[in-house]
Amino acid sequence: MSRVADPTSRISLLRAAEEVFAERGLIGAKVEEITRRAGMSKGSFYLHFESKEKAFEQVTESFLARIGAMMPKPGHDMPHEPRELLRVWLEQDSQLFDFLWQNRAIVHIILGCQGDHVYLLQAFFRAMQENSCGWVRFWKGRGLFGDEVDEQLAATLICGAYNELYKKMIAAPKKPEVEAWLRVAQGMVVRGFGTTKLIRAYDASVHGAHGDTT
Amino acid sequence: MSRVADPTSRISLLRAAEEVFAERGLIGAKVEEITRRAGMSKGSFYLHFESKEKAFEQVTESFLARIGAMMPKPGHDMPHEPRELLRVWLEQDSQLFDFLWQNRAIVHIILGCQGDHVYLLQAFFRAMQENSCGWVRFWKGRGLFGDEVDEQLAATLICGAYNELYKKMIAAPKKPEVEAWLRVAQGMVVRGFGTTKLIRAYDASVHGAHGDTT
DNA sequence: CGGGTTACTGACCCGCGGGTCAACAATAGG
DNA sequence: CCTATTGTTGACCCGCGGGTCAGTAACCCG
Repeated sequence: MSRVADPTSRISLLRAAEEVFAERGLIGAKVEEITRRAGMSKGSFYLHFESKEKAFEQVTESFLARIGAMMPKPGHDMPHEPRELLRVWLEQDSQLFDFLWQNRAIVHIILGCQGDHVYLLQAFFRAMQENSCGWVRFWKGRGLFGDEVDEQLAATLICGAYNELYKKMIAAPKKPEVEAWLRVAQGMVVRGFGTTKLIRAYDASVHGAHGDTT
Repeated sequence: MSRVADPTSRISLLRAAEEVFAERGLIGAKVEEITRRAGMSKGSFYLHFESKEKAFEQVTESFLARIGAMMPKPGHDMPHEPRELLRVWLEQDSQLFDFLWQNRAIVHIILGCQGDHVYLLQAFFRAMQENSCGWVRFWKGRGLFGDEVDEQLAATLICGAYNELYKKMIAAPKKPEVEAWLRVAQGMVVRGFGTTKLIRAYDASVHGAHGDTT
């Protein structure tokens, strides 16, 4: 028999790598710094990863795979009442922003990707855009967004607005109160693209009595 | 007397540098590639610039200085009629997007800044945000945006939406027809934050007869 | 033409950092 | 304890690319 590998080595390295990549980006991150933070030797890095780039890709791509699942999609079980829909929308936004906050280091990394790794940034934005497109289509299907609304363009504008919000969120030292932000953003989108029916539902949700649900 | 310096050397180098920085970013750009494209020797680069970084800063910072001046600001001579204001707004947006298109290489460079040069990206976005804030304040002052509208937050959302538009524009091989985009964006903002008076003016401008001005 | 001055060149220098691997360390079994 | 096996280490290797500068080139004037 022989020496047993430390089962936590890889995890320590991944954690340290994520931290250093977030602080410095791929180029600025040094393998020596990563291994120093993990409390290991420089050479051991290559027992776990083929190269620095490969480690970078593992950190970022696994996150991108996860965010695909995290992205709320319109389903068959969506409520029919506009006001209830708005509540669900806000709830899902809130959860997504929580997720982005919890993974703010990786999000920060991805937002800085360029060169050979610009595909990661593009994949991230594409996921956002496509999801937003799906939602615009859904709203139109429910007759709650105007027929004349161009899906792609509306999704672009909506994504842009939300992008700016989560960028501001993750740049903050402590998680800000994003609920209010998300409500204002929802208001802009509803008024900007929604039908009278949806706008009325929104207004009622803003001025109406609070929910009695558990 | 002595040998006369080539007066176009510096300009050739700056042009080549801008090109290579846009394609590769700062790190990916090699001095040897820049000088090769300028048709000069590698060493001559340092006759004009202290370092690669300094050349990078010259390219980007002079653009940022210019965009400050290019950014349309609410002035004393603004029209009073909401519909005329909307027209001026669109015109200014169009001019700004033209400017961004003409300088798309540098914009692309700046959007990719990180690390030591992240201040450039931040300065760019800050200029956009502050300008947007100024406009939100102006609209509120004219009674055309709701009193309850939070300037900072509205400016953030508006900037985000417009950011996404110019990013899409500069990523295109040929300049797209952004006029339609800008009109939709304006519509979203007006409906999202404007008063009934402004919304009516917007609707009239969309459905009304076309201008007869020269 | 020769001399003096400045512009330009590209071979070279050298620090940086990703990656390697021989030597050492840790572990289990006999 | 010794041996075999696998894990880990960090000194070292080496390519890359920013920057240097001695040598060469260009130019003007006497």
